[in-house]
Amino acid sequence: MSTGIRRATIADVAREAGVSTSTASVVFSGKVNVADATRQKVLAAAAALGYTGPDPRAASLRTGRSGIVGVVLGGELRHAFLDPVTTAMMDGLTDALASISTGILLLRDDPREDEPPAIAEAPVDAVVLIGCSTRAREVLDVVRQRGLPVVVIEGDGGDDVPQVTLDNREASATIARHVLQLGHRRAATITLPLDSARERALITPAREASATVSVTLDRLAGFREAFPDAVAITAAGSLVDEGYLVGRMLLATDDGALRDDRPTAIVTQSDLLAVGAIRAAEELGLRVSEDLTVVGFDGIAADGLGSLELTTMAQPALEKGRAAGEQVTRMLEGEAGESVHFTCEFRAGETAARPAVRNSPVE
Amino acid sequence: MSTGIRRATIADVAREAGVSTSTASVVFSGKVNVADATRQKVLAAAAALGYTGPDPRAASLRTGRSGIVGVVLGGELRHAFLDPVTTAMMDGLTDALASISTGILLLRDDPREDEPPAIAEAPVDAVVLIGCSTRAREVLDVVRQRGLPVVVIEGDGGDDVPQVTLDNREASATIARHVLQLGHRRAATITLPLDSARERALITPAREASATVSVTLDRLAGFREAFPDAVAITAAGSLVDEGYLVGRMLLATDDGALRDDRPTAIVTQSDLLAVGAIRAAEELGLRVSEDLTVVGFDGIAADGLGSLELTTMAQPALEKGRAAGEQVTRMLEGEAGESVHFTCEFRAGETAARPAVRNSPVE
DNA sequence: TTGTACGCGTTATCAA
DNA sequence: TTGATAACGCGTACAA
Repeated sequence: MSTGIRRATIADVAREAGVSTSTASVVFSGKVNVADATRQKVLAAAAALGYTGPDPRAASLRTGRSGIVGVVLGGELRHAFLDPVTTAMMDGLTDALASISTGILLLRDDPREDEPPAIAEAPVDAVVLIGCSTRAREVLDVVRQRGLPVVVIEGDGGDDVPQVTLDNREASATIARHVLQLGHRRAATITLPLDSARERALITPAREASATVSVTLDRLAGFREAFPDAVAITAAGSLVDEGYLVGRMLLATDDGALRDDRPTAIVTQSDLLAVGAIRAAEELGLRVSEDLTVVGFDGIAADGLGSLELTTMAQPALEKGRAAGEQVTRMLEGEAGESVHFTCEFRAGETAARPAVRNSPVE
Repeated sequence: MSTGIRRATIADVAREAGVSTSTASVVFSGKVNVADATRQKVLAAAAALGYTGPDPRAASLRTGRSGIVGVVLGGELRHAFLDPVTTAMMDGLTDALASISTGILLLRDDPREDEPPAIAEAPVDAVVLIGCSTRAREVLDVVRQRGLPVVVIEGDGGDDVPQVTLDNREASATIARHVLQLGHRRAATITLPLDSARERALITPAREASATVSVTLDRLAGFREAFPDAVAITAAGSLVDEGYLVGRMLLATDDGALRDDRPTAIVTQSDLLAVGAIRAAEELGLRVSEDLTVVGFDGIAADGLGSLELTTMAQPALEKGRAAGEQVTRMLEGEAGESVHFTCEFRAGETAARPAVRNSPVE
């Protein structure tokens, strides 16, 4: 008996100090004034027993708060860290949350199909949904069922959930029209994944109908406003490598020869994809922008190109995260959360230009 | 009375279903066989009452586990998301933790000076300390006091704490010697921050003595093996912009004229810093590597340079994170954690070359 | 297979 | 300023 492994509790400390548990508790929470002598006694007892403070689990059960905000990310957590837009949002989010939260809990929304989302079992005070896909509704249901404040960043939360949105469709239309006005007639687009399967593939009407990622669909719709019939290929992720692979598919045949019917402009749905496409082009001997126009989306990975400035739509990713954090804070303070809408800004770079003569007389 | 706001508990569900609470509990935990009819009754009752499952706080108090692993990051959380090495580590970490943890809790280690570290109040099952600074010891004390398994990535956890380490000093010495052997005699180094103050400044002996970030000091020591008396400037962060600013300080005077005593080689402690230094050089009309050698560290931001390949020491950042996750997993399963050591690999790029003649006859 | 009873460690309420 | 008491919501021996 008394293997001594059991950690000291606040009751032990109180007993050791000769006070009641409530007094000891108050010493640690600091919410009520305690006589200095009493405080010292309790602190001494705590030190003697190696008591570090209230067990967060018990405290949280009692108070109903954990100080943790859950961030639910679509797809694998790992993707989140590889995507500069997401990390920028997290940056803004943690910033806005710093005052009310001890930390943020990263969760994914697609565990094994048959299990409830992880958020169902996470001790969080509020939830931020980022770029979620198929299971977003399910996650939302669980969260609302639990009565947690929730904010959705770029997802279709529906009805009464505060959302942080971006003018994806309009922004895409803007940059696509820019390309059109430069004179391009044969454009192609590389999109973000259509669903959580994340398969690289030509986008057919059937495939498009079963897509679930609204960001992708919105940007595609914007693109189609300028180029209704253009080829669209979905990438398996927002990665440079994917941009490279799809770029090659668009520009060259399998044996590495340039295709005659290659596009004169590639409109991508992310800067990372654009960087990859540019690499593919350069490797094939095409100069950007003289021989090929490539434009991006996000305005974040401008780093990847050396001196070449990417023509893109810049989105306020950090601000999106910050706005979400601010709304969560408000809601935790009992106020109502509000939706916030952001717009992208066209950023002229050096990767878009008029098409070469070869294409001018087409159709 | 009965404002109806109170959420249903498992006791309510049990009553509604006409079974005992333990039966209802078992239905949700699934640990014991329950008659199918009973299960249906309970599930129906739960649905009727809008009961989503056990309250994680209460469950966690009871079982002593939360399914959460805390990741303590040095400095602001925001820096973490901006640093590719950290994100790569997180990537590996989440990967290794996926099977045993519902999510990872991001915490910072430097809140207001007078408060206990956030980790003291976080409901976590285990802790991973990443690149911590001043308060690492304090955090470690709290964590050990709480009896939580802990793994330290590149910090001086001391004695019996499993650590994931990197050969920072040796790797730095390797690349510095490479620069020396190319013939450079006038080298300078741009280091990571020395402490959590993160001030950009010339490194004096006094300043070095008060430094707290061991990674920085180790890499500096390695550099000094080759260049004992070289100028060293500490950057305010591992950022391209910082590399640019410090690079300018080293290469030009305030009015933008090239300094006569400028170094012929700049050895930086991170690839991001190197990218910035290269930008500064190019802006001043210096060609890398013809006029100036710049080398990095990390092997991760090779993206930022377009076609130019950075000469650098590549570190297995993802593997470091994965190793930490694996050790945590082991410890949670009752086994002892082990330290794991990784080494960097020299990666020859195009940014290091023999110095131009101008410098060859120096001293 | 189901039910009873207890404790996990804390904090809020209220009274002294 | 301090103390007694009652939840908080759950899991799990143990008994039936």
